[in-house]
Amino acid sequence: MPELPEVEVTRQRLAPVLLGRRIAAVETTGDSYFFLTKPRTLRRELPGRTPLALDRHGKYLVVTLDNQARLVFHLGMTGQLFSNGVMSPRLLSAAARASLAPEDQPAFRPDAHTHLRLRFSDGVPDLLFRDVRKFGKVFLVAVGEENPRLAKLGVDALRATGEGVFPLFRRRRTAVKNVLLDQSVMAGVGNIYADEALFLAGVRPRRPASRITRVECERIVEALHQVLQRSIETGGSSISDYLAPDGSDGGYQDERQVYAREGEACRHCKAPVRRVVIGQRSAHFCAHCQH
DNA sequence: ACCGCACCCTGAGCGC
DNA sequence: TGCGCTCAGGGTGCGG
Repeated sequence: MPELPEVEVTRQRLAPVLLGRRIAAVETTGDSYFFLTKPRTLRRELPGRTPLALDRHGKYLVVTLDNQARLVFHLGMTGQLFSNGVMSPRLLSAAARASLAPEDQPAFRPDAHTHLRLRFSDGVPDLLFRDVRKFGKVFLVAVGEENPRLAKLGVDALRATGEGVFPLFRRRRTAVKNVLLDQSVMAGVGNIYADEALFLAGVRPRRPASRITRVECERIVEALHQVLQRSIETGGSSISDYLAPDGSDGGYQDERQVYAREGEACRHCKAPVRRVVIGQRSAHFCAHCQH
């Protein structure tokens, strides 16, 4: 599932194949609720435009075009944004891909889940957006327009400070895990990194946010920075559907301390990692190392 | 203002 | 082999 690190890795690897290239043609699948801007509008508005900047806020990717309009993507649970220079997501296993030299990897062929394709006036590669479960979002924001989804995002998790979020913790009685997942408090944290950061900070996920001390809050934010940065460095987590734009797997899943390790030994104390449900989502923690 | 829950979707994994 | 069930969860929107 793409969280901040996976979106950031996507941003970094996509920038060279997107920026400064004039869009020549746009292909889409049919109208669907995840197209917050109708696909026919995208097909009408995008050709002729040149992407000038690719920014990330939380889990959103924002493409600023030469007319200052913005094309925005959210990857949801299974969204993939990639170029088709090489073979890509799901069409070959990771092992099968690894055994092929890059020049032998066939070009990606858009399938029924490939909802958007941008062709550029200078030729290949194209930019493709694929999303099996359609929890992603694609929309266009006109010049000078405010988008409510972007407007209500809190500070990007990498820029958050303990001092900044502590007051927000104080007034929330729900589990601290739920507050970490609240994108209006901090943007970019998802289930994996929330669990990992709470483990590193030694705080149990069910603790009411209002009872987290200032020192603990600072430890949690510090831990978040650490796990998010480390994950970006290793190319993100490839736990379920995420693959980088070039089809490669990330490496962070090998460094997980608790996420999806129920029953396995805690790497610090050997006690079994526990799994509970908080806010209808699984939470993983070590009862011995976290208090 | 805050909180918990139903819902959108599809594929994987499981038991029978 | 195949069917039907459950689970995964980011984000929105609703009712309490």
